Amino acid sequence: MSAKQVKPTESELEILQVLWNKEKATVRDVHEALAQSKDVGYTTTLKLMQIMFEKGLVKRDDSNKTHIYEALVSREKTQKQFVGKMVDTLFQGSPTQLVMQALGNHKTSRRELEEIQKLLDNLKNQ
Amino acid sequence: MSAKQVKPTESELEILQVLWNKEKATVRDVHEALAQSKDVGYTTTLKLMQIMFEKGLVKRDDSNKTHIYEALVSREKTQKQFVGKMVDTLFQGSPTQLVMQALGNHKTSRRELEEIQKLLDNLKNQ
DNA sequence: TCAAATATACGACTTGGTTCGTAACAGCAA
DNA sequence: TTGCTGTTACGAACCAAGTCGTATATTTGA
Repeated sequence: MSAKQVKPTESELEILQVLWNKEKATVRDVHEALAQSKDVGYTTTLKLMQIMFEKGLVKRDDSNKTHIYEALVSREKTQKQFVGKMVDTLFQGSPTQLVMQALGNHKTSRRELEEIQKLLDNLKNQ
Repeated sequence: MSAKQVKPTESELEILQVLWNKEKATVRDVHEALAQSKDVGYTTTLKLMQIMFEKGLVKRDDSNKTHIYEALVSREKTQKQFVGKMVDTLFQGSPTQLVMQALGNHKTSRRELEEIQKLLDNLKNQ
């Protein structure tokens, strides 16, 4: 059994997004990505990433003055963690209800619908 | 345009769950429901519900000494609010990815799978 | 060389969420 | 009446998250 994964906060998720997309990044990289959508100081981002390091959400290479960060938790695991939590607290334990919600409330392209249908067929034939 | 809905906290969601299921409830009702799954004091639940009242998440009938509470935000609206947020911060804006996650990581009954398929067919024929 | 730019470290402050103790009050039963 | 029970109200304490100012160190280029 592996230890239960720490639950990232809202701000930490934003940072993880950047790290997942870039693979590796410095504080400045992350900060500049964040600054495009929100107004936040550089040291705030730095502090958050330091805390994430202490929590074990990211690792870093500090062999150079400018540290290089990398996510330690995967996008998939984190998605699973949050979806599970949400199904419990908001959909009475029924993932199907969540699916219906997600499908019903957004326009989804025909291509995507067919992709989901393929997955459904696979699940049915098991 | 209606005002943007307040985002309930984790504990507030638990209380809303009870209110959604019971339609109307007293603080004691809610507290007893919560106490089954977690250890919490009565006045804690009371305080939370008072705060929720101030925030406009619930309304209450205080014509009697024992107040009767009722949810002011709907389950559907709240689900939508959280699903939307999650799609943004964790699924790069793609509800389809969320659906795939939810379907792939839980066992879903044949009946439910067929229900989802019906919805998909409807969506495709629009 | 030395000043400017850039980095990390760290502490302080603010805010919001959660928890609970205690007071006040109404109703009821002995 | 009097005291027990159940109820709301309220404030204090605590903690986590987020924000940023400032100190310190390193690198770089004029």
